[in-house]
Amino acid sequence: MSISKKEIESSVKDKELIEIRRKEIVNAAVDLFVRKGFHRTTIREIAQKFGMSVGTLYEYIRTKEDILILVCDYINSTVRMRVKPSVEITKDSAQSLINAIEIYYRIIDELQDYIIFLYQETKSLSHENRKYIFKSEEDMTAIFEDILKHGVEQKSFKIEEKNILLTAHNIMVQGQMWAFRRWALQKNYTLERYIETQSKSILEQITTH
Amino acid sequence: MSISKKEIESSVKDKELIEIRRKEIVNAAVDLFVRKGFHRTTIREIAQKFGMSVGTLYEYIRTKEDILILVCDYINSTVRMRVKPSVEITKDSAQSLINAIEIYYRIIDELQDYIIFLYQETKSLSHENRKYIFKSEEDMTAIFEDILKHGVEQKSFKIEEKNILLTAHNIMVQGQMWAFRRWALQKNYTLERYIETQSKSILEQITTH
Amino acid sequence: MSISKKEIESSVKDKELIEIRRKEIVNAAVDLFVRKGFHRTTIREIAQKFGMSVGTLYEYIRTKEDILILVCDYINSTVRMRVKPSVEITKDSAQSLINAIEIYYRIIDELQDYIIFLYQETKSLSHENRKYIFKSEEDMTAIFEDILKHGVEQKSFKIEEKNILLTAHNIMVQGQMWAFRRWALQKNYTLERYIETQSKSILEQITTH
Amino acid sequence: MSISKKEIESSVKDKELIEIRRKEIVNAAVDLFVRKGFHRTTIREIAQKFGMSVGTLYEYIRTKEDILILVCDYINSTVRMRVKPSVEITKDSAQSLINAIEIYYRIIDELQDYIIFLYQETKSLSHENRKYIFKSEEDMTAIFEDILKHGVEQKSFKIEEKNILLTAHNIMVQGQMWAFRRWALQKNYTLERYIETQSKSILEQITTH
DNA sequence: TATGAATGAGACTTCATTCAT
DNA sequence: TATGAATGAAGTCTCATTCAT
Repeated sequence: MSISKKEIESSVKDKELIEIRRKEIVNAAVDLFVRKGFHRTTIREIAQKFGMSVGTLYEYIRTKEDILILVCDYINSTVRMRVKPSVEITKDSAQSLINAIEIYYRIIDELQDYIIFLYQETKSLSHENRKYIFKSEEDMTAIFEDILKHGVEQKSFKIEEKNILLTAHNIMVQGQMWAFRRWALQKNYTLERYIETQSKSILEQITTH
Repeated sequence: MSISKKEIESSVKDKELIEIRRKEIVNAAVDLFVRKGFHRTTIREIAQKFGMSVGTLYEYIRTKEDILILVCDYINSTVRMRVKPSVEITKDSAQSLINAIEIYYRIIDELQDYIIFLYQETKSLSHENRKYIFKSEEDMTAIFEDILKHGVEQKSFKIEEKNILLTAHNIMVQGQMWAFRRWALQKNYTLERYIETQSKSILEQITTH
Repeated sequence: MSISKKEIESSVKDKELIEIRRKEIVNAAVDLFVRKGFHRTTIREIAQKFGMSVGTLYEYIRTKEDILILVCDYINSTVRMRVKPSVEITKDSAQSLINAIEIYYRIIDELQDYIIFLYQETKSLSHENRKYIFKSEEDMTAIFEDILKHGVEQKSFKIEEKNILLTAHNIMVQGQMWAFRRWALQKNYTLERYIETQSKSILEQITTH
Repeated sequence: MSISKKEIESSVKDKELIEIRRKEIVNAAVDLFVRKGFHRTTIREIAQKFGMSVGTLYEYIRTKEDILILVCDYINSTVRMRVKPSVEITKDSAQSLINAIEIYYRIIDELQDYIIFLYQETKSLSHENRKYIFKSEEDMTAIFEDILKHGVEQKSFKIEEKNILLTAHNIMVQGQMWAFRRWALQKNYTLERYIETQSKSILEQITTH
């Protein structure tokens, strides 16, 4: 996985080294950011954590925000990279969807701190970089859109063309809320039950009766 | 509406004046916070905006976080105070729910910047204050729970007892996502269509066929 | 006892009221000053403690330093007022001195926090006011000088004229150190033993053999 | 002389540089503190005086109190380092003591502003750090205790075992009062006369007749 | 490339004093 | 005379970024 498609300037020439160092930076930063938030994490802490000097850190990024981009990008990629290969579009559209939902929701459960982080710190990005993150989220949404479209074509699902996108968003947000509403949900439901219930109700809406 | 049920210390004795000044503070802060975020907004800017000195500001709060509490509380109260009186539980449960959803979603649309702000800055609160905000969100959720419960009692809705809470959360989050996913949703749907579609699909799941 | 011979301006006309209020101020301030130090005590705390408004407080003083003067003066007066009436110059000079030492040292023990305060906060006074406090200390010293002089005249003591003053200072400082070196002395000696030992050694030096 | 045995954190790694910079800090601070007092001296002034930025200053200390510790420690060390090598315990105990007193009192005269400073600002230290300073003063006291003990062993002095400590404290305080009572003493005595008189009277008390 | 000391603007907060009521 | 809200200068400390080595 290439961590950053987004161009971030670096004064170092060796592209490979940049890649290596940036991975180290992200590894160090992601924990700190998730634990303490972006603003409360200092550059010094990040440098210390991955065992390099502040000066060196600044050879590979330009500003603190660059690290945030790297980290957001990393989280997004991680989610996408773990969902995508597991998702299959089979003939049994309902089953495909149920599987995809389960995979996605389980990953959210696993990475819930990261998901919450994304919800909260995206705003610290500049307008341009925020758009970049949204694009990434749209890519993720497209996975569900594809399954839905396929199901509609197959007449397994009955969704108005125009509403497919909305349904895909609903599916994703109902997954993400497992993380950002955990204070209410996780004390009332187990993950398994949550997945089952949400899956069922989503299918209910879109299945032809 | 009383802005703050939460006790925040003040060195001013006149309770009424505190109420007045805090409203001014909130008014000044909410815009700045929403526009620039909590961390990037300075105390001086807030004081300047509401036309008083920094010293005066600090007569009515103890720390910057107090202002954040005031603002979060204000947003929550505003939403709740505007939804609650309009919501009726009538015999026609389905219609009650549709009405409540419309009211809630329209307010979210109106206050979308504030909703997003809540999603993003709650984390800047201390643990204790965060819990307080969650409590407030649970109060809001209870409004939908009540409608659902009533519908279930009336046999209009068919929801397992255990799932009523989850359904209420789904309804709320599907409203809130109109704000925090506006980058995707608002360019593809009008508010009216959004409300209609979401209402319909929610009802679909819970209505006995 | 008139608390303050030093002129401190007041916007209040009623001299008697000034006297009363200033006593209240001193009462409130002395504890706070002694406990927290002059700088760390705020005007607000003082006003609160004696149950009046900051505004009223400022009717009776001009600056915070004025309160410090009042307090220093009060402590000095208290010590002097309690020593003076008990001190007698009798024919038995040695006994007179021993008595005076005991009285003085016992008061120091009783007011040790105040004595330490004087040592530490005198420096916060302006030059002029500091001189005023020194004057007060000289008055106190004079009490011992008188006893010594009398003893010399009576041939009970043998001290060079020029050294009488120095001896008086020694006596006083050896008393005060009971307070400001308490961290060392009070864990090794009882007050009684301290008084006895110091008295004896002082007498030893000045008694004709 | 190593300035600080007490551990004070620093974000700088180079131990030697820390030592150098802290000496600079102490040099800059000591004058300001002595002249204006601890509270009235600002961090900015100190930084300015030793020609560095506030930020740099804070690389070498954690709080303003740290500077006070450094300064108190420095003064104490300076006195001790200058007294100790000059003090000898010879067979002639009386002469040893007279010499030690002279050395100590002369240093007090030289560093009188510093001595007064110690008397006044120790209170601004936290409890723990205050204890550290007291310890330092006890070390100094021990020098005189040793001389006295030796003299007692040699039968030159006649002091009850229990009173040796007290005598040592008396000697020290009678030296220090040359500084903190200078407003009275230094206009009536020369340093030479002061030393001579005090020495003589101390010896008088402890010499066997 | 790597280091880490240096920078200094700027943040939050306090508090002696004033002044309108 | 009494009140207490208002003021704003000033204080300590932080931290992203730079730059000489």
